[in-house]
Amino acid sequence: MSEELQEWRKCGENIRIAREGVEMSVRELARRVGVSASHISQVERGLASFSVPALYNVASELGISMDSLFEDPSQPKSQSNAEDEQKAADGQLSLDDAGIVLRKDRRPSLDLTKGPTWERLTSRPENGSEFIEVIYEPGIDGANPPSDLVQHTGREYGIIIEGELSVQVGMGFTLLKPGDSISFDCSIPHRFWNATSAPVRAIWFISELAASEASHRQGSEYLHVY
Amino acid sequence: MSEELQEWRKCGENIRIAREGVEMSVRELARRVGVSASHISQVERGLASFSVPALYNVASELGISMDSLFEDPSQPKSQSNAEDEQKAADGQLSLDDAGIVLRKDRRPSLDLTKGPTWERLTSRPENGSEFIEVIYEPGIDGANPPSDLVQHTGREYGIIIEGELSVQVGMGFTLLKPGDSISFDCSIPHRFWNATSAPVRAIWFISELAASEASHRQGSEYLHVY
DNA sequence: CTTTAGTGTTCTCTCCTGCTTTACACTAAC
DNA sequence: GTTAGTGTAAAGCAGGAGAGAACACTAAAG
Repeated sequence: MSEELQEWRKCGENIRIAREGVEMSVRELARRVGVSASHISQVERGLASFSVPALYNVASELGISMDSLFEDPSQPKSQSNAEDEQKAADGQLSLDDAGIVLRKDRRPSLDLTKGPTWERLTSRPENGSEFIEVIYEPGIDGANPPSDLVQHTGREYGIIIEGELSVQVGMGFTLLKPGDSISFDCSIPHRFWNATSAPVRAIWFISELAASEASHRQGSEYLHVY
Repeated sequence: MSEELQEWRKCGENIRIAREGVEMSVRELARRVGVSASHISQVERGLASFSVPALYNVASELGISMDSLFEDPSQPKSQSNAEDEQKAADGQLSLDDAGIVLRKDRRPSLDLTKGPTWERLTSRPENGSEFIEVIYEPGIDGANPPSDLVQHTGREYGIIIEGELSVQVGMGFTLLKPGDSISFDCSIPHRFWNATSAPVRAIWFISELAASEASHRQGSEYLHVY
């Protein structure tokens, strides 16, 4: 019932894009998948649609994920990271210019005004991934955790570079010292704060892609509990 | 043609698992998706299969990815990380015991004998992700890159904590200093080495899940080129 | 005990659509 | 010209997606 205007029809376009991307003819793909060429032609133009097994085979043969078939092809994939990286690989672009290497003093910081300083460690936003350095300035009042518990989708990985960071994950509390690392499912309510008088530096990686089965649901908004 | 014994039939099982996971009845799901309850029942038991739009709606309503529908439900998800993390969230297990926090001196090191020292920063291997600290000892001979170029699947993120690391990605060369970060698609041949007389410490995150469209193909083996 | 509402399942039947086949229009090479 | 390649159009069959009713069961109320 509910659904928007046949969201899934885009998968035809996506198949065509993927197929042309690897320069495979309609007939060749047909042979591999085990259907007729004309049928593929029709599916790609939205005049027909594959059976589930056929679709699965198509994704396999084209070496793409199921999900990618249902993404919106109109908006350029990720952010042309791929193109620049390819150019760099071919030597047409320096590692810096391609956005592969990001110098310390060039970091785009996502100032969240309140709370710790986040600095993205990738030159462009990755999709589904965040690689960041977070600096927790000394707490105003050393004792209480200032921020609300937070939970979101994905999986979070971190390591303390410098300073001591207080952490709460679920009902558990601990203190992380330099070199200590942490990883957990972001759906567990958690928070971090600096209870010391020295700044804390940490490297974080947040992967929405690596969400555990349990927290596989939609919605990437941060939501505060309590 | 070619395909193994109906790989895709598993998606029935997966739907059931997902549906029961959110405690939704067959009829409720049927109502949301816009098909009959009986049909869902049959699909879940492998007696029938959904049309593409129906399948898409099912994934949407259950809040799961398309791909997850085609994974093998028999092999236990990840490696029981989830259970322990849940216990920790409930306060039944300390963050250390649950494997959420990993102390610096407890790291399992994956000694590759030859080459740099890798230390995993997660207490258990994650699936599809590696979060590691790598230490590149001073090069034997300062000049030439000692290791072969390497390429594999996924996407790689790194930041230099200490020392200066020489890098080649594709045709591009550069020198990374502390605080510099790097991210690129692992399908581009690459290598790192320490050309200085001081050790280099770097934090790496390698995500197989975040492979770019271009390198979305199968196969996770490391392979050496040249 | 009976009723009621909920669960999942098993039928039978219809009609839609996935898919094949054959044929067409076009381009590039020989 | 022929030949081989591309993608497309039209006609038709048949399998299966899906509907709808009835069945068997459980748990809570009356």
